[in-house]
Amino acid sequence: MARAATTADAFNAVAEPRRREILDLLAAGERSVGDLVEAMGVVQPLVSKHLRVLREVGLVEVREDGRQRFYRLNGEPLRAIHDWVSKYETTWSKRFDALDDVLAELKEAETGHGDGD
Amino acid sequence: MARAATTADAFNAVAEPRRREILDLLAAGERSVGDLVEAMGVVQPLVSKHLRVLREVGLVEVREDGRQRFYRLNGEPLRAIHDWVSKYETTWSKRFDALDDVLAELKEAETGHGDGD
DNA sequence: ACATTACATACCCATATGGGTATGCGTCAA
DNA sequence: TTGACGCATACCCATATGGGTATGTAATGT
Repeated sequence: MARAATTADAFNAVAEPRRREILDLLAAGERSVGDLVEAMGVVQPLVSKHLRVLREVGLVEVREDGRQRFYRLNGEPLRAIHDWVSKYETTWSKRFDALDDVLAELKEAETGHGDGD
Repeated sequence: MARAATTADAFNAVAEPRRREILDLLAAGERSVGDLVEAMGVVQPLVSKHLRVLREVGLVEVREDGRQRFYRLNGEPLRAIHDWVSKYETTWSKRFDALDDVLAELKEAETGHGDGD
């Protein structure tokens, strides 16, 4: 074992800048591979490979039309990321100081460091 | 070139399940490395390495106390992920059908496919 | 000073990638 | 049918890991 197949979930799919770029491009609507290639300025096989990863995690869907393939976004898999990250929203938003305090207390209780004053 | 240094941003740091696990554990409050090792059931060097990655992207901070090091969460870097993913919230939430429609129109305009009915 | 504890690093390995080139395959045009 | 086009795959490479073991280092204990 080495990397435990990173190309298995949305977290990994999105970890790649190029892949995020593709999703950003598809956000405006479906595009053909060639269109993406042109927009991204990289060789076609590269785009195809990234698209494959995105396809495997369900982030994009294909529509065949003649010899072209139009990819379109399906953000659903991003939901898991959103949900996970949202849990931490409190840590960067000062508005949640109160909650942060609660978490701190939970930690005290768990580690048993509670120096009951 | 091969992978363009994945360990450079929060997206990649969080792509690793173990690293997410660590952050989840730290969510309740700071913990020593040994504590994390025990909680995760993996060898210490592994945890240290993951902690290093998290440190390099600023997701955790250290506090030294004697020969122990207490790591604590700093979710701020997750904000970038949250912001990026949030853009796609419309794609999995039916509540935003209207906005979705707007995006579709924008795409029409951009690709020039607008077949005026 | 010596042993032990708590971590971080140095290495070693196997493997998963990202990037690129060559190639295969299906589709549309002559 | 032959040829160009559009895209996916097969390969080849270099490298970045994740996992594990051995080892170095600082701090506490005896």
